[in-house]
Amino acid sequence: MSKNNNKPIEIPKPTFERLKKYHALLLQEKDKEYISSEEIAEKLNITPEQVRKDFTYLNINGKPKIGYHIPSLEKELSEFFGTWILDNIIIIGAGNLGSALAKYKGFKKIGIRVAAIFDNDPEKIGSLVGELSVLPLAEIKRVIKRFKVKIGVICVSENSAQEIAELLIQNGIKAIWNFTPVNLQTPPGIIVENQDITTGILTIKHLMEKE
Amino acid sequence: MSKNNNKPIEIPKPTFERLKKYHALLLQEKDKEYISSEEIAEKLNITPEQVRKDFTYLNINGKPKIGYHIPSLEKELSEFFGTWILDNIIIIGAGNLGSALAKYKGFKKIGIRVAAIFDNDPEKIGSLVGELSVLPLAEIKRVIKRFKVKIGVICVSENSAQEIAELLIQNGIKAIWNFTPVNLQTPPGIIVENQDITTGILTIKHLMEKE
DNA sequence: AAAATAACGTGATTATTTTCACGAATATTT
DNA sequence: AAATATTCGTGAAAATAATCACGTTATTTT
Repeated sequence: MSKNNNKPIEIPKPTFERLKKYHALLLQEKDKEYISSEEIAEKLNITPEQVRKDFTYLNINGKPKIGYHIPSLEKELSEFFGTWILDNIIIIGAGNLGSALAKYKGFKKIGIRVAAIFDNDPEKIGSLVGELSVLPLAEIKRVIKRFKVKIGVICVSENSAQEIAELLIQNGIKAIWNFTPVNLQTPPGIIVENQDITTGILTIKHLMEKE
Repeated sequence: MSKNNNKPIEIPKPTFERLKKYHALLLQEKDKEYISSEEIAEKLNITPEQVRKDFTYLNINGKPKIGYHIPSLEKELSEFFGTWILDNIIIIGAGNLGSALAKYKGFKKIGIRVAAIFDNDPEKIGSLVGELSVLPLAEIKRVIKRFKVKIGVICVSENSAQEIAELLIQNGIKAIWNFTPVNLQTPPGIIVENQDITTGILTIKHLMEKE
């Protein structure tokens, strides 16, 4: 009999970060039915104990001698991250980065649908990005209401990022996924997730230094 | 007199992650000359003590009553991350994402130069991405040698990611910046930094769930 | 059907990281 | 020039997280 029907304890931050990695890994492991903590650990360069302990924070049970049932694991993680809820997002900025995101196939698996992509460059408005037609910024208000959009993605140039953030918040956006290096100023209650692209390569540069 | 002329202690991982944030923040704070730990802390939602303690791991000294000299701070962080060394990188995959990276202006500041961008789609080969002409994969070997490239960026589709990784490693690449969700298998000694795009939005989704 | 095996689950221990508290230092004010 | 205010620097204490060690359980083998 499984015991943890209550989840009283707050999940440690490092655990949270790893849960995201387990989730990503499972989306790649579709061929097998079961996976052991040791196998997961090896692929992610951590210890099996850590994997098992992390899973205790969710309602995840493995089978001794066998490992964890992949579909169940995936379901539990998916539930934790809310990926079974469909969220419409909008992308502001139809440059290469915005376009890349608009076309990204992986969103579907995690319950994300790109409702629209916006730009204020007349040359881009009306052009196709995947299956979406680029809309003018003036349409933002309508689209947010129509599709109940809560998440906005900022892919504009650095100097208009703050302005766009304010526009989104005015129109009811609750979370911003910020692809610019700008430190956005937002009122309390608004979630901002910075996707600073330079971060990844700084790690590489530092690791290379050491040798 | 400053005391820490030796850096014997390993930098804690959480500190390392924050150092990247300080570095990114400073690239935005060009107008002032000094900044206090409190100001940094507020912008990054951490405590001033933590900022000060983090700085003790580098040769960083602030002035009481004034704060930290921004150019010195930046120099020290830059040295730590090796951003004053120019590294040539190559990008494999000239889709929207590869193109976005190839055009990204922020690399210059952190000592990164995009030496070339590759694709094997005949339609793309020869076309311009910013100031670069897209090269065929067959040119990879030559370019890596010519520009002493150590870092390769993978922006191809999921199903060819592993193959491209192997090709790069065969030709002497030491670090891979992987923009696909694939868990790349690489020999020891090769640095792999995964830039999983879904990670950011999973955090957002989970935070939104809670309300 | 009993024994052996392989993997899970977890309390206890150890290690790491953050926070606290306060002394030291340097501008600024009186 | 002394007093005051502010901010840094840092050991010590507290909080958090990772590892260890071993009991438990389900499968496989004999």
